[in-house]
Amino acid sequence: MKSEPDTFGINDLYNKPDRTEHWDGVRNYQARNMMRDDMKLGDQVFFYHSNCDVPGIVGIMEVVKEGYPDFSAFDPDDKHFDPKSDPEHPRWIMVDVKYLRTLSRTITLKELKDKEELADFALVRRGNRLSIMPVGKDQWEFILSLE
DNA sequence: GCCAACGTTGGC
DNA sequence: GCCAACGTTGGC
Repeated sequence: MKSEPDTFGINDLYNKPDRTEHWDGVRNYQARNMMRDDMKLGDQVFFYHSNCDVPGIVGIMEVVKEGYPDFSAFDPDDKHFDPKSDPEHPRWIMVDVKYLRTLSRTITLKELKDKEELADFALVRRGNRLSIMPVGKDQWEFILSLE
């Protein structure tokens, strides 16, 4: 899962009560579908810092609540308000994630791009702007072996 | 249903 | 700040 550290970085998650936060504001159907269908309780997730000096994977979190309506879409004052979504027919979904740990160093996008083993990893494929993307088991283990 | 215009993302 | 790569919107 990507987030801009200027907006919400891994330290912000760490400082939340219970080190837990709902991942609201995702307004992309592919990403929504992953939160709705694929992300299960206990699944581990990489925290990726985007749009910053050193983009890369900085930590690990865990899904502690499976997909449920993103209520930020219901609030006209919210930046992510969507008039087409309402509590009866919620259009957008979020999950809750909990901080597990910060990596001993940032595994940078640059080095991820250089690895033959990650040629199929969605993050390093050209033009991919999805804010949430799947990580295969082998990819997960390989990435962690770089730490 | 097509497609041009426009907005957003995010690396650089 | 630039710009490539998309996703969305809306006219037709």
